[in-house]
Amino acid sequence: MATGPAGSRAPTLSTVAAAAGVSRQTVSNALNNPELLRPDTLARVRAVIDELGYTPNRAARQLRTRTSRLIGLRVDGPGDTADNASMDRFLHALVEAMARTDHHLLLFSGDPRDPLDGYEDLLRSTAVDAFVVTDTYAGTPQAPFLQERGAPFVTFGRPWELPDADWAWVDIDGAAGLHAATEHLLAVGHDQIAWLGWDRGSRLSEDRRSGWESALVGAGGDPEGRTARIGADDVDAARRAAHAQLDAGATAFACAGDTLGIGVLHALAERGLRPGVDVGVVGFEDSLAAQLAWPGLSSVRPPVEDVAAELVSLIHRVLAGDPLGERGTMLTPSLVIRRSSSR
Amino acid sequence: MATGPAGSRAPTLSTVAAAAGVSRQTVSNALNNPELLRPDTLARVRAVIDELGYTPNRAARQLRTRTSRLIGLRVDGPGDTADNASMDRFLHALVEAMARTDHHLLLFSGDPRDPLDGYEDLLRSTAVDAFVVTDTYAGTPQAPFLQERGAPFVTFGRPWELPDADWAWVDIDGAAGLHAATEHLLAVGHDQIAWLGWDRGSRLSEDRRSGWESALVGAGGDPEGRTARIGADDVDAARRAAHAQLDAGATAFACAGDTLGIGVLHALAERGLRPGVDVGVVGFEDSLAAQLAWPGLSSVRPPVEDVAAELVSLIHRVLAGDPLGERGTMLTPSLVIRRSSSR
DNA sequence: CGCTAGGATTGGAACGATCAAGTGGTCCGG
DNA sequence: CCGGACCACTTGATCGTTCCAATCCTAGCG
Repeated sequence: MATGPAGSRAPTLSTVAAAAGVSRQTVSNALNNPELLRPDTLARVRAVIDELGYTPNRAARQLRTRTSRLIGLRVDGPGDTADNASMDRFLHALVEAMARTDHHLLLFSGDPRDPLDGYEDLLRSTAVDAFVVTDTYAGTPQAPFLQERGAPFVTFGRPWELPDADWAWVDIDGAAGLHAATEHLLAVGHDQIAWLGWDRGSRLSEDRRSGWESALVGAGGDPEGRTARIGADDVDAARRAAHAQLDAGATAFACAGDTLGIGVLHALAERGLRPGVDVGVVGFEDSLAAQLAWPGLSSVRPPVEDVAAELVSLIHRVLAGDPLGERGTMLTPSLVIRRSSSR
Repeated sequence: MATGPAGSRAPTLSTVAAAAGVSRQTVSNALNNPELLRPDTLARVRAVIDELGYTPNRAARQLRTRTSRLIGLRVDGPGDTADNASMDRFLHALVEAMARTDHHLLLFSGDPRDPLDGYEDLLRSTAVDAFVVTDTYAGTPQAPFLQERGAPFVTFGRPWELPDADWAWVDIDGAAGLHAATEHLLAVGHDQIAWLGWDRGSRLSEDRRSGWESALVGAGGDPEGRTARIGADDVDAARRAAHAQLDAGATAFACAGDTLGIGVLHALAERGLRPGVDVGVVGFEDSLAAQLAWPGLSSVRPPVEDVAAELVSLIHRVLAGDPLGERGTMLTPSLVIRRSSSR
């Protein structure tokens, strides 16, 4: 592979064709439809390609085939709830998964006040082949918009508001995660397990809560009076809510997010109660904060790597026009147990 | 702005030209060199552009102008030290800054064992105009490689190993950050301020340490015997190191990272010492973990938004071929004071 | 030996934009 | 009344690839 001096232009199909003594089209076929070439020709062309260090020009290919091998993802500023903590892991997994089929991720932004901003321009300029939409939980309008627009996309997040929406989605089963977390707390011997989540309006929180409730009821417990909901993802509000529940006799906490779980840990610290030993706590997200919190916050870990892989696989099916039997895939998170819930 | 039925093709220059009764080139000029058109023609063309919802095809433009308006950034898996905590903020700021000049960020990945993997392909296929390289602190080979290759790039991180490297870079002045942090601890009344950092091999850590040292010496303190270095970014190792320093009489800690600072908080909790009141602690990164740690970890906050803006500005200058006077820009971080260092 | 089927290979056109070199018209000094 | 400068706009070529419709070659058959 020769890199060539900086000034000279990169080799093109014609360059390679001339050097190999074949036509442009044959070189193109060597890359895209090798089975059309006679083995010896193929070998010869490939040798020249390697020698010259030829790589097809993406722009030309994109222009001709009307496909960019780019997937768009809008990144919104901080200010969202929890989720951002796993964004890194998710992005990396997504990029990795896409690389396997020579696709790349294009990040764009938009006016925070307009959730649709940015999509239209990329579509019209044929800059991306499809989108990954990540924040459907609040019933945001991106998915319906893209669907009506005829644009390929997949979402990370189920269509809460539209139960029979027929687009491809992947989501994390928060209910299953909290069911497991709650059963774990029960197994360790806690019986007064409180729920600490966000406002009733948060689908995410209510979904997770349903897992707590089902596990609790399954063990003969009573969810009434053991539910605390706070407005924002705020440690201090969580700490106060925890105090109230502790006063009311709670011996463990299942939380909608790590921030809340850490708020509980703060309350315990103020009372001199030992996390894990005296009171069990489990959060959700497995953020760095959960790992570093003293003495380690058990947490439901969203399998974002699997989500990414599944999303990419769905994208390919959508782009290929394959009919997808099941529209959605629900992935079960795992539980990372730390000292906040072990005795 | 009409979106048009999903099946019909997007309007092109010719479409618009025909509708406006002018030539392709005139429409092109209306977008790229509006000052060449007569005001009335310009208005008419613009009206048609809006009406048809025309957006230039990126592939065609890219092919002709040899410029993609995409900037590449390789995202590496987790496993790096600290830094990742601010990655979200940084990425978002970068995307925002690039959007202002209609540029987008393209994420790619590569074999973790080969720091150069991925760059070459994108260059050869003319997929990106330039790169942002983020992990130069370890003396990684990307920058020299790209420079020799004649590829435009900027780095987030100064050229530690190559003091007179002449590429464009931006970095955060860790020494200044720790100088301020240490002076703050002194001002609050601590005089036995220990340094807790990573191994001597970490440039990042040693740079920050120099800020602690200069502030300490400036106040008549003695850095000898007050320095602890641990091998990894590990809470538990930090906790143990903190115990040792507390035994040796330390009353405050300046740390190379938040993880270390949180380790100190753990040690204090184990001894029943009150953070801020009895012992002061300051971390670095202002990660979510620092915000949530009990009772709030003061931290040096890297101005990644400014870094992103400056990087983008440098990219433009590099791409325009402008001679850049100063190769590098050093940005001063701010100090976020929380209860771990207030009395 | 001519003819044909089929695979291997080729050449021209097209994708949609910009570049470079025009075109015709108007204005103005000489 | 001519020639050149300038303005506003147009035309043809081009970027590098893939699509499409040939064309060439080879082997097999009658």
